[in-house]
Amino acid sequence: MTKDLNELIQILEEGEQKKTPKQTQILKAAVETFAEKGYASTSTSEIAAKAGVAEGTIFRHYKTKKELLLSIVTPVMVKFTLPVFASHFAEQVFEQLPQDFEELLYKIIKNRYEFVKENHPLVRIMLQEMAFHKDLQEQFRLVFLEHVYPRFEHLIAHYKQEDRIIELPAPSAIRMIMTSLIGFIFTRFIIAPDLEWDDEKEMERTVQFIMHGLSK
Amino acid sequence: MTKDLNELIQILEEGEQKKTPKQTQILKAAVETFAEKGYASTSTSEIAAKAGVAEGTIFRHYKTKKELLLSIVTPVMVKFTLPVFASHFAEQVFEQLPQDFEELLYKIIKNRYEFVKENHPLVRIMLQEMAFHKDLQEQFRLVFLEHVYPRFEHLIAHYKQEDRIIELPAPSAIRMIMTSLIGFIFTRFIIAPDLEWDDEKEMERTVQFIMHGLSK
DNA sequence: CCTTTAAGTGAGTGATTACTCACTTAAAGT
DNA sequence: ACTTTAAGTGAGTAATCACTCACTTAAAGG
Repeated sequence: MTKDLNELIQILEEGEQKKTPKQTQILKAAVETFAEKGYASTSTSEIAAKAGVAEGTIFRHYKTKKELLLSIVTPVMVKFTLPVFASHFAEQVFEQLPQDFEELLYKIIKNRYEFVKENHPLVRIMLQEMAFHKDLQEQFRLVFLEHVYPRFEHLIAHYKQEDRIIELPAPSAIRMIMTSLIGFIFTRFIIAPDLEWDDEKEMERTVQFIMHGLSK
Repeated sequence: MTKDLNELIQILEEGEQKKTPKQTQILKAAVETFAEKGYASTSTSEIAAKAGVAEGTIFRHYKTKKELLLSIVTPVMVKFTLPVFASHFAEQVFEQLPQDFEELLYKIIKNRYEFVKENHPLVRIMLQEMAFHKDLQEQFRLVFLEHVYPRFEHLIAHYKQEDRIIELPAPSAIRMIMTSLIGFIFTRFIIAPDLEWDDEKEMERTVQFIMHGLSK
């Protein structure tokens, strides 16, 4: 049941398929409402009303309410998890192994920051609903273990060999890096979005923190 | 509307008040179900059935379903947020300012680790429901800003003055420390509880990571 | 021993839920 | 021009929801 890149790309393409105007309105209304009140507390009648559409129309396009949720979350999960594999950035950054670990970290954090900035209701829904839907957790696990973790591991091994990184088990190092990156993005957009942020500086500081934390 | 220590202690005492056996069963069933399926997808009839109690009994003790949730979450939030202020640990650790920053970090992470280990369904409910209930967010904000953040800030200032910490705005330093601590606990108990963890070692590594990340 | 009070019950309530279906409208295919 | 197919509708449905209330049981107080 592992998903290869082609399948993931297909998921993304399906999401881009042409929709009727009403379908687009439904999706927009669903995203807004799911993000604000959560999937379980959102009724299909409420979505229909907000979208300016009859309730039956929702079920013309999505067999169930859950299918509507999946059609929203699945593509986001793929786009969020594969930072940018399947794009030119991927090969550039992960295959070619830039000498500068710092530069790499900065590219990653910047890239994920931009993504969340432009999609934060979607990311919010993903995080909220992962807590309740085991199928979403499993979906995430598969994509992560298949496409993200191994590349990270490869990366760590490389820099470790070059003595640029402290002696540390790879899973621990990866956890600390990801924790710091996601911790910034999460604090920035979910916990305290109303604070005054100097985003550039804060990303630099976060990268510095990881660098000092891991290097000899 | 800020809450002082006495009020918080009162909240904790209310939670310890004597309950009838059936009330205890209700709470246990509610915690189990809320943790697993979330507040919104849990019906009062389900809680009653699992508790072996008539549905009316729930409403004898709690005016509304929401009140039942709050009676669970509020004490957890206080216990989780004030690491251990109001206990001897608090003054010992935060007032007396141990020379060893590393030792302090270790005490904090260990302490919070133990707490979550023994209460992780409760912590899970708290995190899940904070996303949907603004009143819970506000409750958290107040306790955190009043009782946790200032002490942390004081601490950072102290170690900065002693030149044991890199030049960095306090909010950023605090964010990085908390992100790393919570990141470990979150990964350990929520994201990947089934992995094989060497908890002691992993806590040491996390403290080391923060130390290196922040010191000169 | 009598009265008061609290704990517990379960049938009942109106509102809301996700989803269906017979139907209309209109675009697309041939 | 005729047929097929897809998009959209909204009244309808059985199930479930949080919550109420008249009632029973039993412990506690004087």
